[in-house]
Amino acid sequence: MTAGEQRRRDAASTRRLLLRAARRRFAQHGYAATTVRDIADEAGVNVALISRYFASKEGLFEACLRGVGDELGDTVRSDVGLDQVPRTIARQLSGQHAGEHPDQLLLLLRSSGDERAEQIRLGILRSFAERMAAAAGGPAGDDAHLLRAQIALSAALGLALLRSNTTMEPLASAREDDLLGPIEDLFHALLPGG
Amino acid sequence: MTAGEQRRRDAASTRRLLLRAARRRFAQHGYAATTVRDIADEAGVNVALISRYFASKEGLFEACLRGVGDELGDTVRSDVGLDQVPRTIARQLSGQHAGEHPDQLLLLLRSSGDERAEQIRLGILRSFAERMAAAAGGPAGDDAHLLRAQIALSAALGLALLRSNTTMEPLASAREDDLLGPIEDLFHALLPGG
DNA sequence: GTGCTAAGTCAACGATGGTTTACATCACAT
DNA sequence: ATGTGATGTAAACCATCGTTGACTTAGCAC
Repeated sequence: MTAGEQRRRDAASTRRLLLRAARRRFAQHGYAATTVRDIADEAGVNVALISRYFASKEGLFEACLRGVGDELGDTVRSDVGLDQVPRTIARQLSGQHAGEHPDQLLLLLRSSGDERAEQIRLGILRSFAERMAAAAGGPAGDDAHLLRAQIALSAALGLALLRSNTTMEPLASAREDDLLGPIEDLFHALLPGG
Repeated sequence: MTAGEQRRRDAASTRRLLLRAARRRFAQHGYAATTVRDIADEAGVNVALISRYFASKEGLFEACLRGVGDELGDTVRSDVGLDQVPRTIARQLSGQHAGEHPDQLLLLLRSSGDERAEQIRLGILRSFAERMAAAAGGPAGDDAHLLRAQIALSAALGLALLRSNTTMEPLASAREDDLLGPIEDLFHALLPGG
């Protein structure tokens, strides 16, 4: 088969389709408000395949979180300087660069109530905040700086949520350029190295 | 009946009980993840009374939002100075002063999908941000300052969500005193009058 | 006390949720 | 070409959801 074509039956491809649809719906509407049939329809796939490939709705959600964790690990590791973080976040929020990895931040705010999923989510958030604190030059193990990094992270996530969630202008239709300045100010104020 | 006693049948009282339980559960777990039976049980009240007093689960949610809107109107109106806002928010987040009006901020992040409820929620958020922008001395109608006020609001709400949602330390068990400094920095950086 | 209405209870309804089961069909090795 | 396991489909299952209607009981006027 040539490059663009797809086999009509391809487990890996279906898995990807389900993951993409699930992440989008979980991120946008939350775990409880999202139906497995919603996800399957959006993916153009039969509902029963969710159980087959991910065991359960919870399993699919965990897989989404793991996906975000992996992508986020790559993203932030390459951000050696703290200066880059605000721009990265502004870009992520604006949805410009999000074609590749959309809804990353949003998903980190979504709770399913499941123990294992919460562990994964918490792990991602913690390591994210720790890397920010480290990049800011705060001494490792310094609670005050870590707290500030976590607050900065909370701010970014809150921003993501309100932008996706409300039509509050001018916030809702602000572009990357509009967001960058305030976000930089926010990070500079919270983190020493910023 | 003496002071502390209650009648066993008191419509106004049961309405209050339902509102209190509903606000807590909606705020903590979101709209979709909250069951009318959960609310009724926590309120110690029969499920059917939700339909009687609030017509529907949606109606109860709207009533919760309206309640928060009223309380928040009073709270922020008396905050003549912007300096007071960070302290008020820190206190609200810490749950100290929240005995009276708990879960106010959190509920503003919860979406039910219902049109009318979303209108109410958006209205509260907008007027909140506008008052903050005004208190910061930004000229009325200035989009840049309003945007920054909305970003500050998003930050506060994100903080509320992560604190109620995760066990990420040291954020999760930070006290009002620990939060106040960073929040002040955040507001000062975002708003001109701060 | 007696009756009447407001307040609360109980059980069921239809709808929808996640999941499973039995079956059909495709892809590939032989 | 053909059999076999992987992949996808269709339908149903059972629990739970929000909601409703018929019934009981408390509170209060008279």
